[in-house]
Amino acid sequence: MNLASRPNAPGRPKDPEKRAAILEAAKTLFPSKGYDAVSMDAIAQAAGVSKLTLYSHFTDKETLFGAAVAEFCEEQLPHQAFELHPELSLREALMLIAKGFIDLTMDERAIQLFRIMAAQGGDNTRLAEIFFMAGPRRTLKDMEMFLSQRHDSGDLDISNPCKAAEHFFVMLKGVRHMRVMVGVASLPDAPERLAHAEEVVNVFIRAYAKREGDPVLMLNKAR
Amino acid sequence: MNLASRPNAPGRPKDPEKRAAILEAAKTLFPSKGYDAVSMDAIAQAAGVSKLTLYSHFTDKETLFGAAVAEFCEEQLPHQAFELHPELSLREALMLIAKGFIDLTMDERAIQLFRIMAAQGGDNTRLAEIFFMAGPRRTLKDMEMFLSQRHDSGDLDISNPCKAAEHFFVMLKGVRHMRVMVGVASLPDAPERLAHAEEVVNVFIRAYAKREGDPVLMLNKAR
DNA sequence: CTATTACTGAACTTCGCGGTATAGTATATT
DNA sequence: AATATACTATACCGCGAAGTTCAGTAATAG
Repeated sequence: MNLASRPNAPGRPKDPEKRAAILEAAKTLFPSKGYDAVSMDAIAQAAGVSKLTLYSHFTDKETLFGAAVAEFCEEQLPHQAFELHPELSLREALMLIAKGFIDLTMDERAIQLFRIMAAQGGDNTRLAEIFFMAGPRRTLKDMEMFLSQRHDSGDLDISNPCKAAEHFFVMLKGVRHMRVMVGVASLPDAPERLAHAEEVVNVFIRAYAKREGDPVLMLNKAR
Repeated sequence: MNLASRPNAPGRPKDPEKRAAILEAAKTLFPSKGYDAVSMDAIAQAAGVSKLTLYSHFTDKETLFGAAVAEFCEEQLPHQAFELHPELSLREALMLIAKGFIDLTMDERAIQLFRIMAAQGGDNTRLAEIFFMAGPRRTLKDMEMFLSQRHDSGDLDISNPCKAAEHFFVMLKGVRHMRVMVGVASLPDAPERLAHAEEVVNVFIRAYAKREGDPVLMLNKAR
């Protein structure tokens, strides 16, 4: 079907730039307006391409949507990749991660993508896998590693780092995330994000800080 | 507009059974297939009613959807209505609430409703309000009350019961809820629910239980 | 040069849905 | 009985979107 992979074909070859432009348009439009709300005509126009060209590169709307979502997920992740920050105090490191995570999730396009994935629901499992693996899964794993490290170094007392990581992120998203997704709240501004990050980090430390002797005091003074 | 409320009207009165049948059909169809996927014709047919009758009871699709969602939420809630259980220990009471909440949220229809609300996204704010007020909002408020009570009784040390309630419920939903919603996981079975409830209750108690004899550890007021 | 394929642009087909109109029948109040 | 309204059944309108067709032009292989 797709002949772009055939190097020595007769006739004019498909223009890769057209394909890229289409994907770019789809990657912009779908996450910003949803699946149904974006017509193929709109994508073609946004890409500066005729509708027929669009259909020559992608057999139908679903195919294009899948390709766009996959690319979108891939390019979101590298921003995260948070390191372990062993030089920072526990609280400082947690705050850094917390703020990064909030900025990652409380983002218009991320939320829209989420909406779309949720809307697709049970069907389209393949797409959901791509999304989950490229998105939440990786962040969770990184956090788990961080927590294990801090447990070994004696800052934390965590028997199940996987669960702890989940609790942390889930609290960071909080009820606000759901409210935004449903449409009864707007994205939090910078001060709100900071306040929420501090709140969650406090709770997390209270729940997981090592507690023998008098360690909690040490947590507040760095190193 | 709606004349059903007028007792002494001339002419034939609206049949309440028709209205009920329509709502019942809508309550079944919308949560199972989504908003766009359900046509007015389909609802009329499922309700055993002509399309015009449908439009005589509900001015348009949005109105009908709103009424269906509102009823759906109403009939979900009464199951909850968790009391304060002052006779139970803190852990027992929390476990009771936790299990109830998990059963409430990890439900096929509830998840579907959530998907629909998320799919509608920014538009249809009025509907989202209805949903949020009838659903999450109420549970949150009840929990807040419970926590305040336990704070006053000395079991807990909570400076901000609203935030604490959010943390509790959000952890109970956990990552699993998102995975189910997106379609990469199935609903948890009974043992999984129990284990998760215990895990969260433990974390919550570690974070918020009153710590006697060590004022430094009462970080709630610190700041 | 020639065959083959990629593109454009616009018109076109098809289809389903939200909502309305029409015409006739049933059931209530006064 | 007269009147007003609720129902059914069916046809219809308008609209927007997924795809397709067509005539013509551009680019690449042999």
